[in-house]
Formats: sequence, structure tokens, C-alpha cells
Amino acid sequence: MKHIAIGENHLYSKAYAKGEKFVGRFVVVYILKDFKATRLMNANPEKKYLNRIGLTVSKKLGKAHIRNRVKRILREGLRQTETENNLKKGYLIVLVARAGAIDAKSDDIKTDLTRAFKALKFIRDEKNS
RNA sequence: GAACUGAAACGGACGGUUGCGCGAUAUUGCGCCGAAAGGUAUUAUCGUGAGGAAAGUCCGUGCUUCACAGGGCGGGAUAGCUGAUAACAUCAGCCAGAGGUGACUCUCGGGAACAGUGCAACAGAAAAUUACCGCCAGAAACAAGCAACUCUCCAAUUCAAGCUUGGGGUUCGCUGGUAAGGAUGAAAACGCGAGGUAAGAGCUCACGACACGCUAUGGUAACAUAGGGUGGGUGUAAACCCUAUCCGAAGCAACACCGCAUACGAGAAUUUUUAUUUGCCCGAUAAGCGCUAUGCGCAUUCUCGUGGGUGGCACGCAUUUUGCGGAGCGUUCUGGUGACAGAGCGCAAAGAUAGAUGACCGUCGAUUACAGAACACGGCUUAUAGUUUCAGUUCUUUA
RNA sequence: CGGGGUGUGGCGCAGUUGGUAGCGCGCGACGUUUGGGACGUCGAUGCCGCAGGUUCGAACCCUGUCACUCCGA
Repeated sequence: MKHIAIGENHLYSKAYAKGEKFVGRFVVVYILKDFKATRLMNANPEKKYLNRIGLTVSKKLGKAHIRNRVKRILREGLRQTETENNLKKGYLIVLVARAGAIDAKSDDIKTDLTRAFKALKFIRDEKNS
């Protein structure tokens, strides 16, 4: 599953300000409805709603190679949760890495994320889909 | 065997499952656009995909744009010699100095006795044409006057000496000479001996140390060795400065092309005003879009700028046998002490754009170090677990 | 990518033509007071971010390095 990344800085600050928030052990999850989702769907040839993703890894966590690794693990964890669960579409998802994520494995991230999505009622029921 | 020195290489490997970037292929795979050629995303297969430092951004280049008749001032950089190189503050060899028993290592290594200025706290006599003590020499200690005092001692003459003659001594202060000695200090006017002198002094001499010319020999040169000459106020130029050589500026967010639409900023004009869009959602206290974002903004036209895309950018160009070009990489040979140069052969695909190499499992090995490309290259500096190879030194033991 | 600034007692800051490192607040002791505050007197506290160099001597000069921070495109 390819993800479209969030590029605009104002979307990040909007997600922090207005989005729904869950603080996990390794990540903090922000979810906000994407106003641009319909336009993106039009642009997409398959005409599907997509989620846009933003990863935030601050400079406090470490140097460049450590931050790259944290981003990779976050992305892998999100990929696994998406394949196992049916998530809602058309949202902005911002993941902020916490200090514990440096030594975490992708399974840890996965459990953390599923917990967060359940708490935020982000997982769609099987009947509706 | 131990302790070291120098140079170099590697810096997890293999297999499986599953994912990501880029490239190629898909006759008749599938969706969309298009009249078609074709384009685009997805899927499948194949290929390929971070480092020795990718880092710091400290130098030097290429490349791009701008500026530019010529010269000067100012500013900056470099600093033993010769060579290497596209260039450099880099590299090689050598010289000088310093360190080590040694292999070897280290040195921002021009100029202070061929310009000038500054600074040297405290202490100390003095910190730079010095003169406080000391040492020595000289003058003076008088004249008039006299009862007394007359710097002082001895001797001679004399009846009689403060007064004449001769010799010696003294010095609060004065004049001059001197730099031997003087407790300090990081540093004190070459060291030591002899001569010399009123006292002294490189003032003179012998020996030695140092500096700068000269001659000879060796070397391209820095320089070395020998001879002979001249000379005598220290340190500091990572203080100003002087000398020689070099230097236009900015950077891939450079720059080029496409686009300029619904937005924003600036300027000008028009109008005097709710004006732009409707697939979904929403219905003016809204939606949409933009921004410095719980808020704020939104008229029309023209010009300029910003936001967007592509290239720059990953060997290039022409062509499809291959050829040419590039500071490209590997290897062999030749030349050179070496840096390196020349020739032959072979190899060439990281190119992302919120930024691609990961996750899980097994075996070996180990307890995995420092660490992630952002236009490219040559160096430097800094970080770095561990492993291996080559060359060499010292000590010990055995033969 | 380019350019600048800062680092000094517990905290906030001075101090750089190189010569024994200070101020305010805070801290401790004593005095004053019935007691506390205020006030007064005295005192302690520093590898001047780190490493190397120049110099007789470095917080200051030079080189490297680390951290924080600001500005421009």
C-alpha cells in the first residue's frame, strides 16, 4: 500500500490542534478528517479514498541514521496494521515518535498502533465494508 | 616469545518469507485518457540500490549565473627547498630543528645584528643606548681674618708649624670615568683564562659558542663540510608590520525551460461593490481556497514577483558493429627513490524529493563500533568495536 | 547551502592592548530582636565548555572539537 505523505506544515499544526489524539507507549497518534480527500480521489485513477500520513521524528531522538530507522519502523508497523485491520479512509494520520521507539521492534509498534486505532474507533466494522 | 613502529585491506556472511525507490520488459494482463500514435497509474518478472568516513563544511576545482578597458588603495590567503598535480592550506622526496636505545615520529619552519613602531606584570639597581649601590680619578676642605675654630695623621725644616715642604688617610655632598660585582626574574648585555688599566670593559690575545658576508668543494636548491674574514643589547611577528607569491562575486533553494489557471504579495488603472467555484459535502454564523492558523483574509483588468512541474541528476554525445570524450574505477606492464605519469585490457545504471535498503526467522560468526547520499570530484579534520596482511625495530630465550 | 553569536561560583551577568577572576541575587556563620523578616559584619563556593599549540605566563592570541542559539536564500 503506497502512502501519500503530508507535505504542508499547516496540516501538521492543524492535526495537533484539532485532531483526535492517542498517546501510546512508542508513538503519539493524531487523526483528522482530510478535507482534500475527495480531490485526491478524483486525481487517483482508481477512485478510492486514501489516507495521508505524516511522520514526526524530532532531532532529540538522535542523529540522522537513527531518525531514518525510527521512520522505517513506524512505516512498517503501520503497513502491517493496515493489512490486518480495515481502517477508515480519507483521513490525515500523524505519527509522532517517542523516545522508546529507538529500540522498539515493528511488532511493538503494530500492537501499539492497533490499540490506538481501537481507542479512537478508527477501525471500520466488517459489516459496513 | 614479549613490547613496539610504519603501510594497507575489510568493517558482518549465506538462505527463506514479506515490503520500498529507480530502470527495463509485458506479444494478447487490467483500469483511465485519446480519433489514432501513444500516455499514465497498478500488477507481474528481471536487474539494481549508501560510507570509509556518506559526517564536520576547513581548503581546492569543475559546473551555472552575474560583473568586468586598464591601473591603484584597501582586504584576505599562503610561507624551508625541489618536485607532483586541473588546483590546493594537499601529496612525495630532501634540508634544518626537536623527541625516542631503535624502527621511526613531530614542527603555521620567511624577516628582530638589511626598515620602523609597540609590549615585557610582580620582583629587581636596571627589562633596553639604563646608571641606584659599588669601584676609580679629579676638584674642594679656601680667602680675609685671628683670642679661639681651620678635614685629619706622620715625617722633615724650625726656638716655634693650623699656615712651609714631602708623604699618607678621610668624604654629607659635587664633577667625571666604568660596567668586573650586586639577594630579583621566564629572560640581565657571549663563556673561561691571561694581558691591560686609576678603576674597568672583546679594550687586546688564546681556546670555545653564536650571527652574517666571502672563497673552495659537493648539491638543481634548501643546505652541508673546510678555510679565512667581519661582528657583538635579549625575547615576542599565532603584536602591528615588512618581503615574496596568489586572489572578481555568489551559489544546485545556482541556473534553464514549461505553465501562469481558482490563490497570494507589490504597483497602476477601473468600478463604488457581496463579486469566484458546485462531483461529494454544505447552505451564508456554511463549504472552498490561501496564510504567520481554535484566528484572519477573499471585487475586476493589466504588469512584475512567489507558490507548481520538468531538466540540472548520476557516465555523456553521436550512433546502434561501435566510435569519440571525460581530473571515472579496477588490473597488468613500462619510467621514476617517491608523489605520479604513459600505454594495454576490462568494467561502467544509488539518484530520492517529508526524502527510498526495512521487518521477521534459521545457520555461521560474534556480543557489533562510528555512523545514512541530496550537483559532482581531489584533499584535510574529526568519530570508529573488531579482524587480517605486508615491511621493520628493540629486548629476552633457544639453536 | 551560506553567515553570525554564546559557553565564567547554585542562578543571572561583568571582565579580552595577555600579568594573582569579580558584581548582584542566593547559601552558611555571627550580631541585632522575645522570635522572625529587614539590616549590619564575616565567610565559603570556579580544571573560565573540552583538547592541543604560541608565549616566561592564556578566561583573553591561534588551531581543532562539542553543545546551545540566531539570521539569510
